[in-house]
Amino acid sequence: MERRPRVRMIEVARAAGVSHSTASRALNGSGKVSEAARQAVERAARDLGYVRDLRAADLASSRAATVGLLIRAAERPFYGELAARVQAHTEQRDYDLLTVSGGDDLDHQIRALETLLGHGAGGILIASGRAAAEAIEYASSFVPTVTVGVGLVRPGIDAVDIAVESEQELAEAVAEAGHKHVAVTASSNRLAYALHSRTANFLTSLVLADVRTTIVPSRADGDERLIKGLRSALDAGVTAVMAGEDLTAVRVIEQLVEWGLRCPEDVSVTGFDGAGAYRSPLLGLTTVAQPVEDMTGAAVDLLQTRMAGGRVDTAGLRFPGQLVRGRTLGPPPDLGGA
Amino acid sequence: MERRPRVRMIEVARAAGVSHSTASRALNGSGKVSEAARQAVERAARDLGYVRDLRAADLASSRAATVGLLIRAAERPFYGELAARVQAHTEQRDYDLLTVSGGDDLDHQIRALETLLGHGAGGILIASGRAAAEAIEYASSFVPTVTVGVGLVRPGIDAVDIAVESEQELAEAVAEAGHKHVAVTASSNRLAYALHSRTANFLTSLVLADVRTTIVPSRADGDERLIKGLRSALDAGVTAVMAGEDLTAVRVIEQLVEWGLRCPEDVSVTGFDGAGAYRSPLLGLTTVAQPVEDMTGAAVDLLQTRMAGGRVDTAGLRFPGQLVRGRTLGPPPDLGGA
DNA sequence: TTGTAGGCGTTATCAA
DNA sequence: TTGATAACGCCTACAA
Repeated sequence: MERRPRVRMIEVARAAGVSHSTASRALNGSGKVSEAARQAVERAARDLGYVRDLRAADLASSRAATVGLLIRAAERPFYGELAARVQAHTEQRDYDLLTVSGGDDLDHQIRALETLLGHGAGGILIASGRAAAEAIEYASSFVPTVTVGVGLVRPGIDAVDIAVESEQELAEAVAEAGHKHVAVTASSNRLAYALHSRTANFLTSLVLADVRTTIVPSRADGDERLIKGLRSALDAGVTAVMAGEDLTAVRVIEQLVEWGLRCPEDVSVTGFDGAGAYRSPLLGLTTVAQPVEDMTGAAVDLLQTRMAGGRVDTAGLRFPGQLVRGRTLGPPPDLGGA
Repeated sequence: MERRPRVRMIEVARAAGVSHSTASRALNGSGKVSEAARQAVERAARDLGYVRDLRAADLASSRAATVGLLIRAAERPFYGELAARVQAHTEQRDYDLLTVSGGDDLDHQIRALETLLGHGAGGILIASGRAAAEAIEYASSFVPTVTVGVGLVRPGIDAVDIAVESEQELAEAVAEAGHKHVAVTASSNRLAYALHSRTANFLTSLVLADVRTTIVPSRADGDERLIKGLRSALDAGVTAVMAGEDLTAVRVIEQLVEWGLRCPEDVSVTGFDGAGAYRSPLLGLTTVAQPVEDMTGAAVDLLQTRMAGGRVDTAGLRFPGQLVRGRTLGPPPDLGGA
């Protein structure tokens, strides 16, 4: 494959018979350029297959036309959907988007942020249920930063999340189904703020509804503790499990099947996020679909305002999600005979 | 939030009492620097919170440390998984990764590629079942380009795909289940090469197995034609539907349910891709899991070699996928009584 | 409206 | 080993 040489603006200018400053002005539509010059430049650019070097352009103009997005794990439907929506919103506002998916630990996150910053991100979006507070503050110390679905509200840092009411609604639905003893999964990762606050909200709502609760540890990898905890929860009489994420819910159900238990006849299970296949009626998972579109739209809006130096007074925006009533939540098995 | 001013290398140099050239050498480990100077610079950099401006660095060194990834739709599990794996592989090789998810049409794709190129991508990975040949050639005319799962083999352009055998295997499984008349979905989008070749492979295998075939149109959006086609296929006596993607398979099953038909008792359905939730035993979809890890690893390897100017002799690499035997493929209903 | 000149933050060359 | 000095490709006063 023969590659065409990267043509520079000066070559376009020469071909058009103007100076490179005129070419620059013609190409980015700024300043006054005669119609003749503009057309000549545009034609030359097209003919030569010119592609502007955005690094040099940003550098020279010390402008910030790029937004950086840090997501937790691109392979997870929730984050994938989020990235796709953010992409759409930034594109619509003529920002370039650089996406990196950072790890679960602070080191990886800092390095990912450095990549973003190094490539000239003028604003950063952090969408990771496991973003470290230090990472968020690090980013924020350089450029405007908005968190999405992180569940961690820090003073001075914009945050967009799902409304607490949506988490409560799910817990109430479980209570209303008649369950009297419910297990809630809790991540042991100290960075999982989103999960922690979710767990806390579930627990609060359940307790208020006079439901007994049990905690089951969940971990991103290594199911051992989850399975063990699940087993003892069931032995303790739990009739429903509220998982913090759809992924965990599905793992729980699979484990139940393995034990010969049916869902929801024997045990009810709920998830959270409701992205992609997880909200398919075919799977029938009872979950809450996060308002990804609303959240990302607001986040990009907010970021744009901040990047433009505007002031906004928002301690934290919250949007309601949508309860998806699947088939995995039902009444508890009738134990009257016992 | 007060932002710290972006400190430049020259400031680090001053703080360390050396020239910026020395600071540069110390910071990127190139050239000879005295131990004393190196430590002073490193300390100054840390103290000042220095973050190197990669735009300027790349510009000055005219080096290509960045790989661009164009994926079709970040929200789709298959592409999400792909992006995540590519990220891991590039990171491991010390490349930065810029990801953009391009649209379904040529215009969007070209613009996305320009963004990548503009930010200094020295090599491009195209992972989109709908990448236009023009887009691929466009990218390839500038920098080394490797396609992943595009299903379009062009001379001179490296391609990594799933092995045809894996597609055949699925079709054979359908035939072996006893189906004598099978519908295959076919995208009407002229850019959907991957789907086209998949459809073709399905059809070929089915015909070789002496199975009658029918085509059902499928489209990314607007289910009308899919539903109508499905209806007439069923009326024509089809007992199994082979969809080109899991997403389509799920839609087909949902539609069957709506018509009061059971899967697989009345109609069998198979998918393709097997990413994330789609290969969960809970869903039970019969599909083929693409060898995403193998494909992305090979693609990044290949790209790295090309970027380094190396020569490789590969008309197209292919890796076998894994047949996932779910519950949506069964024997055809016994029509003996009719 | 146009061109000249200087600068954006790095790296690279070449004397010292 | 170090430090001037010149690129890298572009934008942008400023002057013409």
